[in-house]
Amino acid sequence: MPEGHSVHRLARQFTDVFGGRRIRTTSPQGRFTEGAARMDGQVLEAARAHGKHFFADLADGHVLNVHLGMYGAWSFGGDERFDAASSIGAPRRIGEREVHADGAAAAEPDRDDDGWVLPPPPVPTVRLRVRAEHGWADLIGASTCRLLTPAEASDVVAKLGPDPLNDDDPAPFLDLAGRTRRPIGTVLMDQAAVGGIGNIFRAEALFRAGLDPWRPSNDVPREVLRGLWSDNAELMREGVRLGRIVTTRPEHRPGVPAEQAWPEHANYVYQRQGSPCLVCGQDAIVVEEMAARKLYRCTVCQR
DNA sequence: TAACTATGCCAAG
DNA sequence: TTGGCCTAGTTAC
Repeated sequence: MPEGHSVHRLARQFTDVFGGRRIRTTSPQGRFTEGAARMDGQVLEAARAHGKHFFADLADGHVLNVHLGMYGAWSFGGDERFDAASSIGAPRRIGEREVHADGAAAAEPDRDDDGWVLPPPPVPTVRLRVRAEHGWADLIGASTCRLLTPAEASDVVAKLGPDPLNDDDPAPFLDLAGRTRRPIGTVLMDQAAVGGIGNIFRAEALFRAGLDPWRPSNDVPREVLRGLWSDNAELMREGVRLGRIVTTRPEHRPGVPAEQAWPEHANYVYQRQGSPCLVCGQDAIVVEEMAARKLYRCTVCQR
């Protein structure tokens, strides 16, 4: 379920917590036993993201590649040095819904004989558990979890479109979008066209641009496509900063202070069918199906 | 307790 | 275009 911003946050937290450190790895579920054995005892150099793909580079040259798919999530835990290391506020869970520690002071965690923080017993579905001295991470539900060679990892990236969060050149997206007559709503979700946009950013960016998602992509002027790219980049960067997707402008959040961290009306159209549009006020937000996914739009504002 | 849903993607037809 | 798949939470009965 996570869109690109979550995966970039994940890569940052991973680098903060595990980067340059020796790790121990297991696969309690048993579906990644070989990979976990190969990773075990290595130094994790750094983690990175492209679109919705996560990569972690290991000292022996192998690359851990994870795609969370629809249901994947990472859970984290650790001691005070784990909290201090995380530049994004040490979320406890990154996946379908991000969760932070509640305010209560955490008890001093248990440690093993080597003095490493001891995680709780894993739930049976943990595909991969990563431990370092000060923190740990559990992966569940991922659609992809595998070890690649650097060449294989490059191939994965090469098949993806440019990623706004990596400051990539948008030209490949503009070119592809400019020559296909598939609906612009489909093209924005196509990971080979642009990396990291999912169902929420797709719906919200098209609303903000006043574009009908069903409009043929090659009918959208290049300058408008360029605007879609930069608006998505902005929304996704804000998503990385906040750890959640907020796409409404403050003036469209009636009665909610602009600086409020968790605004009530965070989105314009996503899952707002049947509610009045925050811009035109009409009961015009509909949900339809596009390429087997829910498509939300305002029939008044988007044409 | 079962049914349903979800920010995704792939392969088969 | 459809079915399958990965999992957990929420809602319905």
